[in-house]
Amino acid sequence: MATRVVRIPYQAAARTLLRDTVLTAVDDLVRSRGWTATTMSDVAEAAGVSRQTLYNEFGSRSSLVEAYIAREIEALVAHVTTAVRASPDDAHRALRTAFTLFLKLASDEPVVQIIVADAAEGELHRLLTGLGQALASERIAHLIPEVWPQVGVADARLVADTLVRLAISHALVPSGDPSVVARGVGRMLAPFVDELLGPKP
Amino acid sequence: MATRVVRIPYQAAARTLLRDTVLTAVDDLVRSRGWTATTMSDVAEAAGVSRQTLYNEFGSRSSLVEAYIAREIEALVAHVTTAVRASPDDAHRALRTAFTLFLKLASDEPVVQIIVADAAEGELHRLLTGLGQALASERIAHLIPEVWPQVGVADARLVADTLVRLAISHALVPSGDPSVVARGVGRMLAPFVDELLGPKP
DNA sequence: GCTTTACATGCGGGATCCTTTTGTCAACTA
DNA sequence: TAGTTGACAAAAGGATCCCGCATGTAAAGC
Repeated sequence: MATRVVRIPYQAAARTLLRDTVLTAVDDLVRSRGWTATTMSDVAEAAGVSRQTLYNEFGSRSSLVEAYIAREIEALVAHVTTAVRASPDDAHRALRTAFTLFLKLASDEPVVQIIVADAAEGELHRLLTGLGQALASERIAHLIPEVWPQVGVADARLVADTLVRLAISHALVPSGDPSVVARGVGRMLAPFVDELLGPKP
Repeated sequence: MATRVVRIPYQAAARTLLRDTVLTAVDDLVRSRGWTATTMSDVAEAAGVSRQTLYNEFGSRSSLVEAYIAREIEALVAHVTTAVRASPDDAHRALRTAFTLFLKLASDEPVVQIIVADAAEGELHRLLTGLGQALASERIAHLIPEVWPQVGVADARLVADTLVRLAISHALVPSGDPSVVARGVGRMLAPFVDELLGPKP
């Protein structure tokens, strides 16, 4: 058979498929009943796999939720990334739309919603302001010099960290319309962004 | 006697003294054993008043802790205020030192420390990111146009809100040396601040 | 105006018990 | 080999009860 050549990529694909199916199942369950009320058996059944497979793949319940949050953040940042790449010529616009999108998506995220609604879910809270913040910040810090190469790594880190902190802050403690907030943040950072982009033309 | 003239200001002064003594006692107790482990009897004893006086003055336990947090925030903002007023000519410096001071004081605040150490104190957490944030933001929004009258109210609100959100974010989830963080925030906002202050001279 | 005493109410901490869930292992199967 | 099944010890999570202490209020006293 041709198993020899196909084997390795197939395995990788199967593994990705498995993880994806499971994490989607987790998403469904978390959105409907929250994380604390979701058991490993629930996830296994919803994903159509055995409970043992979950443990083989993710190791533990807490590792599973970490993987879930990581995927959600990645997806969220992916949306932002495309929005930013869409207008590399207009940095102000990119900043504004990206931040708006971030706030909008974040407010729709079950992770955020659950934390806001039931502040008692301390575990998720820690993970969001810890793992989530670190992840998102790192991704955006990589994105910025990619779209605008003239921006230094340190400056990119600074901006990314600040944007993510502000986004999470507004997600947890809203203050009016997201687009208004984004416009404000955009206005504040616009002059600095200009300085970074245009090295005195 | 001269009681007629003195009476009213004395009463006000006595009331202020009472509140101040009690809130200082609360501070001691919160620093040593945390809020949940502090009873009204403890506060009364530490302040040298009767338990009933506490209820006459503050109404309830939760109102007492709100008053405490309000006073702490006020004190913190007062320090920042003097720092800002000290250098109205150099806005960049004012911004940097004020933010540094804010972070430093915040990290020393028992309120913040307790929340960071024991994330389970959900009540204080809500109060800090709710009442505390609103209070501090409002004070700073008033301070800015006072020192730099050319800054509009809306812009002052925007900057104040953002600074407070960043400060609380860094207090809860630190990222290295406060002075470095302040320098970064200062650099980011510097161009915007310049635009606000100097209407194209 | 503050203190003291007294008191009803209620919240929170322990102890106990039982249920469920977690995490692991070995045997089974396509 | 990768996944399923069934079984299992250990641990986590409620539910319940009890008790004590803290809260909040009201009276009387200085």
